[in-house]
Amino acid sequence: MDTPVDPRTARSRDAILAAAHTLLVREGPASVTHQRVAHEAGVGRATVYRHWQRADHLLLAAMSGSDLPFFRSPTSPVRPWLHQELRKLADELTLPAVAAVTLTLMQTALWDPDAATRRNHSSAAVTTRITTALDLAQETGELTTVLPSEDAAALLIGPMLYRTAMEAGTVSDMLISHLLDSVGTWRD
Amino acid sequence: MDTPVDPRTARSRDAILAAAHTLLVREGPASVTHQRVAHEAGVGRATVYRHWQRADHLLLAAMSGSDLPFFRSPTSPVRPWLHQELRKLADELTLPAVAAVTLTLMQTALWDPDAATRRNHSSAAVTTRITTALDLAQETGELTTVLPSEDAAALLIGPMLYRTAMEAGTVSDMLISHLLDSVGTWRD
DNA sequence: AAACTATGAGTCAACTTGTCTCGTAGACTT
DNA sequence: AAGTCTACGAGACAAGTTGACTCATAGTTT
Repeated sequence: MDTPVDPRTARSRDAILAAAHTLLVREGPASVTHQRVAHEAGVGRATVYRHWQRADHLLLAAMSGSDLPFFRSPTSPVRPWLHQELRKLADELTLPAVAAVTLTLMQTALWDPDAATRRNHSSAAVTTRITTALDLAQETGELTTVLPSEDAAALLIGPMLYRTAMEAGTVSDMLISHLLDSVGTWRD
Repeated sequence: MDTPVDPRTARSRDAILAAAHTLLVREGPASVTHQRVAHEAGVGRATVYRHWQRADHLLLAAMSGSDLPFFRSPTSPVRPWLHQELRKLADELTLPAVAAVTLTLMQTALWDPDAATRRNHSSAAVTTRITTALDLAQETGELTTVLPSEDAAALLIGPMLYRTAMEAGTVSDMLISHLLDSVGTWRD
C-alpha cells in the first residue's frame, strides 16, 4: 500500500483541487474548467489535463474533499447529542461552501453516474450513523421509535435542507426539537 | 394589456423554450447553450440570441415553464386531501424532468440572483398554500397544530425531497402519514 | 397588394478546448 | 554529489464555440 508519491505531483494535485473547490463555491460548477482552474491554481493548463482528463471528474473530486464529520460516535443520552449534531449540520448548510457542494452533488447525480455513486455513499453514511444513534437510544430505553429506522435520516435532515436551500432561511432550535420529537417518544 | 404578438415570434419562442427544457432534462444545464438549443429547436442560432441574450436567462425561463399545481383549493376534511397532494408531489419528484428543474433551480439560486428570486417565489407559493390548508383544518377543529405554520412546508416537503433527490428512493404512503402526524394532532 | 419584420443562413474575429512538443527544474538513486 | 528520471510550465497548434453583425427571404399585418 501507499506508494511513495512525487511531491511535485502531490503539490499540483492539491493546488488544483483547492482551486476547483474555490471556483465551484465562488462562481458555480460551470466555472470549473481546465483553464480557469489552472489559472486559479497558478499551474500550467497541461498539468490540469495531466491530472484530470475531464472537467466533470475534477469537479467531482473537488466536491469530495471533506468527508462529513457529523453523527459520529453518539453518546448517551442521545437526544442532546443528536440535537447538537443537527444544530452543527444546520449551521454548516448555511455556509455557501457546503450548500454549493451539497446541491451540486445532488444535481450532478441526475446525469452523472459517478456523481450518483458518491451521493449514494454520502447518504448511506449519514443514514447508517443516524440509525446507529437511534438504535443506541432505543437500547437504553431513552427512545421509543415509531417509524422504520431508514426513514429517520430523511425526516431529520430533509426539513433542514429544505429550509436552508429552498427557503433560504435558518433552522431554529425549536424546529430541531420538533424534528427529534417526530421520530419517536423520548424519555428521561 | 396583451399586445398582439407576431405568430412567428411566439413559434420560435415556444420552440426554443421547449428545446431548452428538453436539453436541461436530458443532458443537464451545461447543455443549454445557444447553439445546442438552436439545433434542438430547429431554429437559427441568431434567433436564439434575439430572444435571450444570455444562456442562463434562457435556462431560467425554461425552468419556469410549469407552475406547480399542488396544494391548491383544499377541501375538508383536509387530511385525506393533503395526503393525496403530497402523494402526487412525491410522484412528480421522482420524474427526471421535475427533479432536474427543482434541483437546478435550487443550485443556480446560489449564484444567480434572478434564480434566487424565482426559487423564493416558488417556495413562498408552496408555503402559503400549505399554511392555508392547515389553517382550514384548524378552523374546523380537524387539526391541533403544534408548531409555527411557516415550518409546516419544510416539515412536509423536506423529507420527500431528501428521500427522492438525495437517497434516490421512493416515498411510501406510510411516510406521508407520518409526516402529516408530525405537524399536529388530527381528529375525525 | 404593399409595407413590415422575424427568421435562417452566412461571415467574422476573439476566444476556448484538447493535444502535442520541448527545455527545465525538482526529485529520487547509488 | 553526480547522474538519471519525470512532472512541470510554456508555447504552438487545429478544431470548435461564442457573440456580433449583415442580408435576402418568407410569413404577417394592414
